[in-house]
Order: sequence, then C-alpha cells, then structure tokens
Amino acid sequence: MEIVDLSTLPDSEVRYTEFLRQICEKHDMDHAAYAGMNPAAGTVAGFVTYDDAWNEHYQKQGLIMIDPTIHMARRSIAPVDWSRLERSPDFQRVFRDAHDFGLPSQGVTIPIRGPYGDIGLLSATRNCSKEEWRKLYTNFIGDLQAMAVHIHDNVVSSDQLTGALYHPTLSSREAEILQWVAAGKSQQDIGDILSISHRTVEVHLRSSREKLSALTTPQAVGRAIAIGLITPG
Amino acid sequence: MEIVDLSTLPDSEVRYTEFLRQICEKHDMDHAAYAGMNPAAGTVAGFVTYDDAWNEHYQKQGLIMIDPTIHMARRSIAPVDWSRLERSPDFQRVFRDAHDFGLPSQGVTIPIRGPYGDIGLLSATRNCSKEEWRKLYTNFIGDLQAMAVHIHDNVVSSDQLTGALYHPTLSSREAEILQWVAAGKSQQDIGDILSISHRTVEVHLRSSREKLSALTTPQAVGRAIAIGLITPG
DNA sequence: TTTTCTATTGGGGGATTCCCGTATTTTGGC
DNA sequence: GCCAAAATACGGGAATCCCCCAATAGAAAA
Repeated sequence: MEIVDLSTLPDSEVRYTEFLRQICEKHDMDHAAYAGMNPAAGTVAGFVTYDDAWNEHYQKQGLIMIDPTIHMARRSIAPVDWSRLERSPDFQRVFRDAHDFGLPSQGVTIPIRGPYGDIGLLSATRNCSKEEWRKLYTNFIGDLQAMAVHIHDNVVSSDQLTGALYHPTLSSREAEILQWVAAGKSQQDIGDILSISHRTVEVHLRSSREKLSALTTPQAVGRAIAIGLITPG
Repeated sequence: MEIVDLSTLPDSEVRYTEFLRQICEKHDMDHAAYAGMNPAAGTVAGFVTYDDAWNEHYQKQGLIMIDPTIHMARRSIAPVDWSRLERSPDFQRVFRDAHDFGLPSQGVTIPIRGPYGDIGLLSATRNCSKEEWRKLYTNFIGDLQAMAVHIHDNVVSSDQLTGALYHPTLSSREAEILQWVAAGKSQQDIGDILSISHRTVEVHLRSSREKLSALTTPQAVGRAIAIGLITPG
C-alpha cells in the first residue's frame, strides 16, 4: 500500500480529485467523494469523481440538505455503511435520483474530525452484490480510514494556514481566561483561580471580545472555539 | 482481517485490555494503550497492556501532564509517529523513565474525535529498528486507525454520562435562541426579534444549558458549536 | 532617551443575565 | 382518552457581567 503524499502535488482542486480517483482504482470503487467543512472559516470544500450532471442535480435539488449519509456521518464516530440507512425515506429520495444517474446505492461514508470542529467526510461507492460488499468491507475500511485522515488533514491545514493570517491572536492571558470561560467558570472563579481581581479578568475578556470582533462573551467563545484558539471545555 | 466486536464481550475493563492485547498480537506490537477523554463529562477512561509498575510510575510522576505524545495527538488529525517528537525535552523526560521500565521509545498515537468533543487516543509501541518500523508503518496504520475508531466508539457509547450527552437534542426554539446568542445578541434583542419576552428567552437558554450540561451560557455556546448544533455567528 | 503602544491590573455603577417562582400548550406513552 | 413530560411563555429579585474611568510595567518605535 502506498499513500500518495498530497502535499507534494501541485494544484489543490486537481490533486484532490486525482487522489479520489486513485482510491477508486485501488479498491475497485465506482466513485469517491470528499466533503470538508470548516466552521471557523465557514467554508465547505468538496471534491468528487461523479459526473457533472449528477453534481448539478444534487446541488440544484438541494439534496445535501436531506442526504442521510451526510447527516448520519456527521454524528458518528465510526464509518457509516449506507445499508444501515436504506429504510430512511430521505435515503430513498436521494438514491432514487442517484439511480437515475447510474450511481450505485451501496457505499460507505467515513467521518473524520479535527481538533477545531472541522469535519471531513469521505464516501466511496461500488456497484456489487451485498455479499461481495460485506466481504470486501473489512479489507478496505482500514485503508479508507487512513485515506480519509490524509485528505482531510491536507485540506484543513492548507485552508487554515491561509486563513490563519486573517484570524486574530489572543495574548496568552486572554486565551487562558477565555478558556476558563469556555469551561463554565465565572469571572470571580477565574480571578480566584489565577489569583487576580475579577475586574482584571473582565478587562482581558473585553479585549478578547474586541480582538474577535464579538459583541458578547458567548459569541467570542464560539468564535475562539471555531477558530481553534481555545477548546470547548 | 477480523474485528472482534467489542460490544459482544462481557466485562468492559477486561474486554478492552483484551482487545488491545489482540491488536498487539496481530501486528507484533509490544504494547498498546487507549485513553478516552470526554471533556463535557470530565471523565477519562484508560486501558493499557503495560505493566502495573509503569502505570503506577506514570500516574505518580504525573507524566500524563507532560507526555508529548498525548499533547501532540490531541491537536492532530493524523496519527502521530513518536519519532517526530524525539527532540522535545518532555519526550526525553518521559521516555528516559519508560526505558527504565523496559519500554520502547518507538510508537505511534492515533487520535479519534467524536462529534461531541470526545477524544480517544490509541497508542502502540514496538521495539525494532527504525527501518523496520518505517517499513511496517504503512501496513498497520490503516488497521490501527480502524481499531482506534472501533474502541473509541464502544467506550464512548457505553459510558453512561457520555451516552446521555451524546444525543443532546435542543428543541427548535432552543437552538434558534442559542444561535442568536452565538451571533452576539442579548436576551432582550432576541426577545424583540422573536416577539417574545426576554424572560422567555432566558428560560430556553437555561434549558439549553441543562441539556448541554453547561454551567454558563458561553460554555453552552462553545459546546453547541463544537457539537455542530449551531454555527459560530 | 523619549515616546508610544500594548499587556496587565484595579474600581464604580448601570445593564444584563441568572435563579426562583407560575401558567398554558404540545407531545408522547399507556 | 388520560396522564406525564416537555416545550412554550412570563415576572421579581439577586448575582453577574459589561462599560465607563484610571494606572503601571515592559516592549517597540522614534
């Protein structure tokens, strides 16, 4: 097994779809798709090997809003075998359409999460009998898992690195205090913890809000978590 | 390859360490360890195949606080090969001790994140040459990835406190209001927007906090964003 | 060196949030 | 249908937060 190092390839859009195509080849898949969501930047990146016709239909019909593979995978740790969703009405809605475009309704979606709330979904489909699918599943799932990590890691780090320049930086004290706030501590608590006045805590909090262009502390905490300056407590 | 279904085995503590032992056997590893952290519940679950002597030393010396493999993996998407940390002073501190207990300083830690801020770390160590390690790496990393997902998924869903937190659903009104809070609106603002009393807004906010097991609104917003119930505003 | 800027620390007082109640409507289980 | 639980809605008063003010130490710029 060989993992192509994505970071050595030239252009992003092309190299990601090419990477997906390689995954298909290696495991005899019909199609592969990746969707990466970065709540910090509010961006969604998608790369697919599907035909343009299906992509357009998918977009136009707003199928992403009801696609159960996405909803399920967003809330799951483990890979989601689409067969588990077969009885969902939304599934039938989406895959009846998919079938018209010649796409198989057999596949798996692997969720990958980064430390900053970012989520990547790698899906792969293959048209074969259920027995065959089941038999192959345990063989390729580990590799797909590694592929999903690889592509997601590359997408977000290239995205966040560029985005990092536009994001504010908190002083260590500010980040420290905001982290305690995110952990549910009151200003008085934090003052006691850090052995400073709760007034001082508030000033740091205020400058944190200003740096994050937040109107309120909850908004500041939300942004700081989304950006990755602090972690949810 | 065969994945032993953890949920079918009897007792938790035993079955997890047994699972780790099987991982070791399959991939010729010396030791394996899993640590699962649930920041929301504040719980940490750990299972290891190390000797008790090392465990005790590790605990007693508070090595978990400085262990760079943990710190690094907590912030990473991809597996962390320990060789990347060799020059860290903390690494040398921890693994000088480890060496005294006969543990190899070659290993990898795989981070797995769930949708609710929970993190699982699966580590595996093996005493061999660097060349051999490198050569084997691409072979077992995919499988280890799948194993990490499997064990973390099981631990998290069997943890009762987590289980409760794991499916927090906000009512539409609660999510709507929390979303406005994350957008920096005050309770009065939100009341005006939704044409209800700001008192009512506060009640929904309170039940949101309770459902998210949050002590404060900022903490609730942070968690809701981390979970994906709302988006940063 | 002097100036300027930022990080840090602190107080008073008004605004906001939060905890304590209550009540009506909707939902879900038996 | 009935009852329990949750969702929705509102208010008083205490606790907390947030905006105004000022001050010092240290770093960077002049």
